[in-house]
Amino acid sequence: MPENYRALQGFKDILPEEQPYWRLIENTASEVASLYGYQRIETPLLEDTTVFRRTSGEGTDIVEHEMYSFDDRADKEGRRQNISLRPEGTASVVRAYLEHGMFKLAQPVKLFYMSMPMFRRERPQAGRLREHHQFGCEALGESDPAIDAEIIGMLYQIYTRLGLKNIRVNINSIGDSNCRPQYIEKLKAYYQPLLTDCCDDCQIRFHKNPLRLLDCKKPQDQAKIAAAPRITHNLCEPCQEHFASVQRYLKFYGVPYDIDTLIVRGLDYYTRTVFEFTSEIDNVALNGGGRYDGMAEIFGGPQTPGIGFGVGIERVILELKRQGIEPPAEPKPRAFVVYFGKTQDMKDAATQLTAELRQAGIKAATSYGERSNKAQMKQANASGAEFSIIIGEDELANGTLSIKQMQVGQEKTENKQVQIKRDEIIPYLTGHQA
RNA sequence: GUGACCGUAGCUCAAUAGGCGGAGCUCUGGAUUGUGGCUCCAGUGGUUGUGGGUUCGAGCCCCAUCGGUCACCCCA
Repeated sequence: MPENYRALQGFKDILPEEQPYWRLIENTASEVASLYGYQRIETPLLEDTTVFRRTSGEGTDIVEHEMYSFDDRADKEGRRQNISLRPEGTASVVRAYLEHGMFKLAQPVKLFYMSMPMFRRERPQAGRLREHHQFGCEALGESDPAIDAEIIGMLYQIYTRLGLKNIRVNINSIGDSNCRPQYIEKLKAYYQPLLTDCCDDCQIRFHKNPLRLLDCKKPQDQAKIAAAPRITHNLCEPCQEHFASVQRYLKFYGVPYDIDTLIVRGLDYYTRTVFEFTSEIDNVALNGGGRYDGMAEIFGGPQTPGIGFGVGIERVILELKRQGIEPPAEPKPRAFVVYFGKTQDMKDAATQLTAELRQAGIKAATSYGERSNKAQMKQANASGAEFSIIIGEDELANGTLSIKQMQVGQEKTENKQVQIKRDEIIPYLTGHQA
């Protein structure tokens, strides 16, 4: 294969053998989302770059060097719009909410999106691709902490239904525009005298994104982090109450959670509640989410609280595989039609029968071309079909079909083969259905 | 963006010390011209990622490049 005709680095084909995992996740998540009253929405892959830049934040890695952005072709006046492949889903959904005036509907408006591709130009590694897919939910127009708990509870229920064990739920509150700036000042004041002793990255973080100081994994900085002032101890009164209420409501959903005051999310738009679900095996986040009460105003819309999350589907699949969870397989055909003869009549009879079965809603397969009888039986076997239906000279002559049961051990052929009238085939097959 | 390891058939992998590129699986055909699975036989399938270099001779050594995997960073 010439190397220029390969999928791009970090982009993956999703092959048939992977599809059962996707189906399982898509079905499970959609059902649970519907259970909680979320309605599906789909937004375009491309947006004006500012949709993402303004919301995620200028200083974040995602907008700074991970977005696929480019100038569109010039319009009549010669202007070029800079557009981007979406790196995350929330901003687009909020944009759609405002664009379609959904703030005039009964609030909250609960939306979910399924398997929407996301693009970030990072170096690929385990569980990280340049194109990945997310399932996500957004609840807009409601600031009640009960909905924070609801959304976390829903997520937990999805993982439970998928059969995943040992999922760790970490929550935190990062305050709002009222109390967070004060906390950041406090954090900087704490770090100022320690700075010379910090790792190189932390030196940069101190100026660029002080909250990230808490995220450092270098051993030399762990003691500093442990003694650093905590955001949860520096929340303003309303934020404190909100966080306490989230925790109270969370109990009703039976979610075993931990408060992790070190959670700092990678997007600037979060306020108050933030959360991450991770597997216990390693530290990879399966999803991330939180509240974003200021986003609608960034777009020039009415003040609209919101909360949501995005689940990395590829990461959940990795976790399903690690935990040995097998998704339901694609159903096998009920019948495989073979023709023991090379005449056109024979081929016609086989084709007609196959078409009839399918139109009757019976999953049927058949052979193509000129294959030996044995080869066709081999195909029938490999297809996993429950029955093979044999059309040969005799059957054609006396209007019958030979039906052979395939998946019944190594008995002799005579014991598992019967001949029936041609027009009894559909009742025969449906009668055998479980 | 930084670093480490790895590229041989569709897949999983061999190939002594640098000396004629192989096996298993898959696929196709056959072992009684109307019957699968188990077994046996045969066949298809390769520019050894690509381009240079060293050598009488390179899958193997050297350089470059592309790709993959993993880690860091960051994130889902």
